[in-house]
Amino acid sequence: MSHDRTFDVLTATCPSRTSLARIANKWTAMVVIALSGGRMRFGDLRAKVDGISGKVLTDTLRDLERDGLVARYAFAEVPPRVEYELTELGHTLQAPLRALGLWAEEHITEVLAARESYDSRR
Amino acid sequence: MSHDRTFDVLTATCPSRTSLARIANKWTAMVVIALSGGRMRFGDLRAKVDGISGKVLTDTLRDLERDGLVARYAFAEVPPRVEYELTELGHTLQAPLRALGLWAEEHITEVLAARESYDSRR
DNA sequence: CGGAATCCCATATGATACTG
DNA sequence: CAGTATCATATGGGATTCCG
Repeated sequence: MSHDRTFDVLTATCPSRTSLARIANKWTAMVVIALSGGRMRFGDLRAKVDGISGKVLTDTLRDLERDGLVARYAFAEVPPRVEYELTELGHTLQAPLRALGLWAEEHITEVLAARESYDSRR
Repeated sequence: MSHDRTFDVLTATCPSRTSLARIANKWTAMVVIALSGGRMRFGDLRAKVDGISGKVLTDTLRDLERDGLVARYAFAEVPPRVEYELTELGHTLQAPLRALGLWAEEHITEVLAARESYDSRR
């Protein structure tokens, strides 16, 4: 078979759900999408993911690093330089998350229309 | 072109980001995955998405309904019966979100190993 | 520059009780 | 049954300050 049915995200105690909780997250999605362009410095990443705070970017990158999705390269320079890039595992997540971002961009018009309709209806 | 570049989720003020924030969410993902099986009653949905509280399921379904992703069918019966199903728009989201859930299930072993490695390293 | 450490507020989520 | 209302708490996230 193509997939180990031992794991099921719909089961509360399944460890895979802890991973889903990480990746099914707006900041995670945006950071991974931004990193799709290749290795990037912290500051550039922060600029690319418009509006993200330093704290949230740091936390998000730490979590992604812990899960093996992002690699961190720190250089002993002054001023310090730190770069991040997707690992091999992280690259396998790139397509699904980019698809999600693309979906948001491609269907936002319909979504906005639906919201307006829903809100005016009550 | 295949995609309207007017929208960009990496831009803070882009409306598409509000949509991404909705769909890049663990509960949203699980509910949509559960609804991939077809129209379902509230109670069955709650049982299928193991561990979700009634309040959170209600809130999630409302938001999905507002964004035009889920249709709600209420029957004037006693006891009441309410069914939910993905709309046409919701179906276009099914594949991306299922891919995300599948990713979590397929790579959880690697993720768990990465976490253990990361945690033991410090 | 890339954080780490704080403080603090907003929101998400959960438990419980109640109702059409 | 499928909510709604309320309350309590956890978590997310932003602003600021300090440091190597």
